Amino acid sequence: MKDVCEIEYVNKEAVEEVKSKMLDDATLLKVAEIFKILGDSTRVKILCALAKRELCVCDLSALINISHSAVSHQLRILRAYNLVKFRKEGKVVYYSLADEHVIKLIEMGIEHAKE
Amino acid sequence: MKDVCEIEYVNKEAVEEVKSKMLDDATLLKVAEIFKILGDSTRVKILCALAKRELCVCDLSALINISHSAVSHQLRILRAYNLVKFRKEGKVVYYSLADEHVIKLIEMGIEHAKE
DNA sequence: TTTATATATGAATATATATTCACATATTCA
DNA sequence: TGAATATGTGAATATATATTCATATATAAA
Repeated sequence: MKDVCEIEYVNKEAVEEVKSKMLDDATLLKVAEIFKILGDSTRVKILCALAKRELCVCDLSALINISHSAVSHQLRILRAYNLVKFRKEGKVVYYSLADEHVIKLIEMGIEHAKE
Repeated sequence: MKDVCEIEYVNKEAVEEVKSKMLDDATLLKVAEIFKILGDSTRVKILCALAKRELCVCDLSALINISHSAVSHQLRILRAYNLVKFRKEGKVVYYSLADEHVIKLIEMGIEHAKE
C-alpha cells in the first residue's frame, strides 16, 4: 500500500503537515469506540431514559419495548464503559447514569439529528 | 413481550413519566445513526484529518494507511450524511468538512476518550 | 425448603458492515 | 486517439454485533 502511494499523486507536505497535527491512533480509536457505543438505538434509548430518572431492568424493558435479556445485554455493555451505574434493592436492580458527561454528548447528537 | 410485563414488576408511573418526557423514536434513531457514522476509526481519522486541511483521496489513503478503495467507500458514506463536501480539480477530488458541527461532536468524544 | 421472580449470561443466529478485489469511469497528457 | 492515473463502485468475504433462547443466579415470599 505504502509503496504504491509513492508513485501516485500525493501531496506529501500536506500529508506530513496533517499527520504531525493529528492525534495518535490510539486516541482516535478510543473516540470511535465511545461513538460506537452511542451508535445503537437501544443503547441511546436506555441512556436517554436514565437521564430522566433511575429505572430498573424491567422498567426499561417495558419502556423501550424490548426483551429483558436484550436490555440486560446492553446494560452490560454500558456498564463495561462506565456509562451507567446501578444499585440493588432486593431482587430489583436500579440503573442510572454514571455521570452527566454522556448526556452532553447525546444532546449534541440530538441537535445534529434535529437539523 | 408487552403482556408478559403486565404481570411482572414494573413501576408504571415511572415508565409513563419517562415515556412522556422522552424524545420520539424517530429522533432517537437518527441520533444513534449519526453516532454510528462516527463509531468507526477510519471515518474518525478521515474527519479529523479534514478538520486540519482539505485533502484528496490519495492523501487520505497515504495518511491513514488504507487502500484508496476503502477510503472512497467511507467517503461515500460521509458524503451521504453531508459530513464532507468536495470539489474536483482535474482528476483529483479534494474533500473537506461540510461544516464545523461534526468537529464539535468529535472534540467531545476526544474529551471523553482522554479522561 | 420450595416456589416465584428479577436479572444475568453463554451459545446460537441473524444481520450489518468494513475491507478487498476487480472493474468502471473520468480526466489529463503524449 | 490511446495510455496513464485518480477516483468510484458492485460483489464477495470476513468480521462484528444485536437479539433470542435456554438456562443460571440471587433474592423474596410462602
